[in-house]
Amino acid sequence: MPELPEVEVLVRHLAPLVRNRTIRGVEVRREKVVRPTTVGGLQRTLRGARIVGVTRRAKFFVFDLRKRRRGASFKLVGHLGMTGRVFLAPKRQPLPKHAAVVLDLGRQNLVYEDTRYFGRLSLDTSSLAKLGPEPLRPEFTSAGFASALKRSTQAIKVRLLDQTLVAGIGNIYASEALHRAGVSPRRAARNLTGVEVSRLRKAIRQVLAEAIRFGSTVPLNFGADDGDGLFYYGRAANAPDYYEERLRVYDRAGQRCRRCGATIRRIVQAARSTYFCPVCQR
DNA sequence: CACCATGTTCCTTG
DNA sequence: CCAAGGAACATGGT
Repeated sequence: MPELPEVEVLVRHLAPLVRNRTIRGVEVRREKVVRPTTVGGLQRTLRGARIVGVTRRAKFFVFDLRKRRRGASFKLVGHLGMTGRVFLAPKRQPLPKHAAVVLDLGRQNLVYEDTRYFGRLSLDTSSLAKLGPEPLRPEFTSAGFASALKRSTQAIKVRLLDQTLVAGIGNIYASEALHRAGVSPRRAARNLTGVEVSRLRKAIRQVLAEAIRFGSTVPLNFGADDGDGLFYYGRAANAPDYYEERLRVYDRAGQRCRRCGATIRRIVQAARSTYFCPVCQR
């Protein structure tokens, strides 16, 4: 479920609900998910810790924790992979089939579940160090973006998925941002003009900000009872109207471009689907 | 059965 | 050493 906007909405939702709560117990049901932290290590470290806050970095969510009143603070880092979810649930509520880690917060459990187990929830913070700039912060500059693109012959769409270039863009919003910028996903990164780089940077920021706004507006269900409770495209089946018209190209192969009417195409780049309008994007 | 899926990391190749 | 491509991870939906 996650790219940057989905994680941002999750964190905004969760932060006020768990702030100042104490972790009483830790149950690890799928060891792989906490790696490289060990089950025993996680339990020893988390038990008795207080949640100071919850923040986001790229697609990661970060719990800031503190053991004692004036003790050193430390972090619990999570990533949702493709199918991860985090939610608060009453103690009596049955756990979902793929619940991987359960934190006992007293009245409620904080449940981390992930159908495919691609995600992580661990004390290892090393992945945060490798990340590039946050796209919605001032550190993401046109100059820095341009110089990073200059050296690569790779297709721009593929470059956008590199988390060291700019952090938080995934397969959906990469296609969306390129469409908004009017740039073909197949263009070699180094061939973009200065104007195109600036347009793309702006488009990235708009697409992500809009998705956060959308996710903050729409009524979301973060509980475990139905669906994925977020605002991903996959809800189309019985989704109400406001889920439509949101994505302009992603998963719309064969349908009309909402801007020019041409037929949206799907191609494969780096073994992943890319969607684009061959007329709007050159 | 076949193919597809919101992500990252590791291995191989050049 | 680096860049780029592809497989692996694991489960479910269509």
